[in-house]
Amino acid sequence: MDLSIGEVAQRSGLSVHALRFYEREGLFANPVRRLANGRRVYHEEELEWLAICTKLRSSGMPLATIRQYIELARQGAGNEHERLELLRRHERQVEAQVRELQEALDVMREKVRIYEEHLARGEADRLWNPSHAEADPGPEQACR
Amino acid sequence: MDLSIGEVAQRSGLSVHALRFYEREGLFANPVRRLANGRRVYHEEELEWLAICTKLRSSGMPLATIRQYIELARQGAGNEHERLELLRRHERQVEAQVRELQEALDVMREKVRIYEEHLARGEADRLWNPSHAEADPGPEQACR
DNA sequence: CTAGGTCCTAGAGTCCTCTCTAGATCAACA
DNA sequence: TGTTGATCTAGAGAGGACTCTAGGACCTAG
Repeated sequence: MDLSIGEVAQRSGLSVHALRFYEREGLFANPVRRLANGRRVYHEEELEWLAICTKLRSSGMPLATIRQYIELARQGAGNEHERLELLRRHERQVEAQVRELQEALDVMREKVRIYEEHLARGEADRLWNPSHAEADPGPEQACR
Repeated sequence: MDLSIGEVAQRSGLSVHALRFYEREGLFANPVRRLANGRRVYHEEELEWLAICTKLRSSGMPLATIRQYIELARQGAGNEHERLELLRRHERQVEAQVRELQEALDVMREKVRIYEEHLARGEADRLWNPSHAEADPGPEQACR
């Protein structure tokens, strides 16, 4: 069953603008089919691919890399190792990003912990304050 | 001991351009001090704050939010609950982002698994291929 | 004295990913 | 028939975070 660009927008979560933009950017395996009047027609196939695209995007894969990937697929059999390598590379990047986020979380949790502790003790005024940092850094100087 | 903008750039990993940019954007608690000839002078204090900034940035906190945070700190005691709330909010966002990345990883790992399996069996040519997708989708149609 | 290196300001340019506008076409409905 | 409402194209605009340029000052070494 045929889908209009509006329906695809609704079901994919992308805007119609984004869909046309993705097409211009060569992110579809095949040229999007058109009706006699020039309107785009999509099918489940495209919807599934868009779902994958948004997953890749949400993990930070740039459109350029998605394009590379779909270009390989478009070329047909013979470059599966390349596609695999591309996926693996991104996988490693995402893993690194997760580690980075965890580290940032550690830092934030530590700060939250210190704030909570001080607030609980009613000693908030002893927290680091830029305007007296030098006058009296106090025991919690690192707490910004 | 005093640090020039170049030294701070080296030690913080930010470019001198970025440091001046951050300053314009109001990301420092205090106006950066200057020598008589107009050159910036930094100290450990700023370096520590920049380390925190880059952690926050690497976890996706926008500069505008960092500015909000430092503005609260600049106002001094009394708004600790707000600072805490700001941190907690970002913490939740980062946690959500980690979950999103994990989901994307699951999708990618599944694709990698399928590719590897097919390559191992020498059946790569049966993988999905945009140009014959309709002619012969095969048993692995979902594998792009 | 001059060449090189670091610094200054103000502002323009870049990259990425959309998002929006303008102006036109077309189908369905009251 | 007239008015929505969805679609089309081409291209401009936006937002975020830098990055770079131009033009000038200053310091140090050779």
